[in-house]
Amino acid sequence: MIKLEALRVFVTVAESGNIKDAADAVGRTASAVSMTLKQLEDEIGGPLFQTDRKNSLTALGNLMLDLGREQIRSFDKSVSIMRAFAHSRIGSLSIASVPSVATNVLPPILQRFLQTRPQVQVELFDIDSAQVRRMVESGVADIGIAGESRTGGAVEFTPLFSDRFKLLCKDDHDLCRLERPVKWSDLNGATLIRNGASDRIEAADYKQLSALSLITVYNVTSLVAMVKAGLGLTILPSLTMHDAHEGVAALDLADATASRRVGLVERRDVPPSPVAAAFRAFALKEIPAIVAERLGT
Amino acid sequence: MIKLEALRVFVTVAESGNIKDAADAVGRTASAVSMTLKQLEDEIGGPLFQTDRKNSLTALGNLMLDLGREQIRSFDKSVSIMRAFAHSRIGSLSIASVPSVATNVLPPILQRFLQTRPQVQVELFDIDSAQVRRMVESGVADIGIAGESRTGGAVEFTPLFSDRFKLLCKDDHDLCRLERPVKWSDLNGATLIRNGASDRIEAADYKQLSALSLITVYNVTSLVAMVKAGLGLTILPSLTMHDAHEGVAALDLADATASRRVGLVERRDVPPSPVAAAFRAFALKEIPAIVAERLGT
DNA sequence: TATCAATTTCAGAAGAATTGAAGTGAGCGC
DNA sequence: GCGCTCACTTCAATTCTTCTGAAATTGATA
Repeated sequence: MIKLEALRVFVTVAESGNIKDAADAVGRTASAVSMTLKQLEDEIGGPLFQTDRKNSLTALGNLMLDLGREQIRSFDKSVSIMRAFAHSRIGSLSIASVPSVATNVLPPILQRFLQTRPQVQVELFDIDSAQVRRMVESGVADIGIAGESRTGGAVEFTPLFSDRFKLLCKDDHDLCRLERPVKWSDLNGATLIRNGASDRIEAADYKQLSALSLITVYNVTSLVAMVKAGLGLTILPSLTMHDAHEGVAALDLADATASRRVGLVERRDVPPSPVAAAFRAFALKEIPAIVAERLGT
Repeated sequence: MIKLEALRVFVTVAESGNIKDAADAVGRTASAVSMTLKQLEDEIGGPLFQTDRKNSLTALGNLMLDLGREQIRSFDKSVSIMRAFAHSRIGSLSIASVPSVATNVLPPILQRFLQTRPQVQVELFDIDSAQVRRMVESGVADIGIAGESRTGGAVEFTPLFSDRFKLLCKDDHDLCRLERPVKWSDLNGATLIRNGASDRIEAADYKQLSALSLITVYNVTSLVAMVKAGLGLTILPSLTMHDAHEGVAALDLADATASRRVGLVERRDVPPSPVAAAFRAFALKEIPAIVAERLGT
């Protein structure tokens, strides 16, 4: 069986024109190189050099030099691609994230993640928690970032951080003058605008209030606009409102249980690609810190 | 260093879905295959299979299967090209030959030579001895077939056959009634047409006759036409006149030294390509027999 | 023709791959 | 839930391959 290593030795000899230099170049003795060449000639079935001074090739030698060079080049390139992929320097990464994280947390995270991986291709989908789970489950996204839910079936949840809900209201609202965390009871009689995130709050008092609400808005920008326009108040995770909005105030809630847990969503059965695994580790290490900083904790 | 052989084992395992079958396929034990795989994973830097049941690949495994298959395919193809070339099943062969051999001898020779080498590309140049030597010397032709000459410099001559000269005259010429080989003295007073081949005859008697000749024709067809038209007689090698011409007769010459030696012309310093070497051996073995048959010896 | 350097040859040494047996662990039927 | 089975892995011994260093050979050069 002809080995690629033998071709490598042959090409080196053909290029240096003598065995001694080639032997130095490949880190063997001249006798080892000589034997390799002899064996190669036997296996191919013809002489590669015109004389045993290795400075001129036969027609067969020329052909083998061309083909051999190409094989070596192509093999080495393949191996380097394999290694780069294994070490997550290349590959593609599809992330599905809830908007609050996509907007407030992922930009610096991705920026730093890609700094050492300039060749990695990233796709980011900005969708709600339920769809995040669906995209991960179907394999469209490699990894998801979403609120916790009863971990059903194929996807697994790993918590990243907790995010307390706050009350969002016009900054001239009566509640702004309370100077203490808002209790659910403070909201009796107020008009509440529901949204996708706040529906996750389990507190019975909140559920009662929420049941009376007539408006539900899923898009955060629209929601804030509604509040600003004086249509009512709403409850949102802190991170969602991280960027201060003109004319609206974010008030702390007294109920410490009113918080969502945000974490990574991954398929349980399918192992992540190297890039996804690297991103997972990076996210677990870096996201909590970024969130803490953003929320001013 | 990653070896192509390791990729070969990996691809086999990935394709059979388990180690035992793959081990049978590559002719190793399962433990050898397992160790090869482990080593490959270490060198690449990541796992290739999802579990230690080898029936599902990781993303890295899939990449390596694709790249590995391609590398193996390409390497094997290169090796087979090298072998085919070494065994002269492929390659190109450029032959320069004097017309008499090109016309009368080479067709059946080449036909049989190529029968077992259908992929070999052949070029045939039909030119005079001096040009044959020049083409071989310059490397344009791999091998030449020409009359002998003082073997000068870079080319070497290997005799193939001898070819006696004959006298060519109109079939109603007086000489046709001699009923014995023609002597040089029989030609006194006759009009002789010189040609490229007959100029090689060394006999002093002939040289005298030839010196008196006023016409020289190099092309055989024209030469025969001249003879047929009654312009004179000429001296040509038997093989050149092998095909009988209407209205002209080819008479034996008494002078046994009036013959040319035809042989192979090759470069002395440059080794022949495998196809050229194969043709050389074939020609040395087959051409004398064909010539003997053609000349009815 | 003698000399010198490059190459080849050879036997032993070093290193790598392979084997067979024992061990591990996941999946499956009882 | 227990133990069986099958597939894979691990380990130490063995075998096979490749390498080395010394000596012999070869070819070029003076």
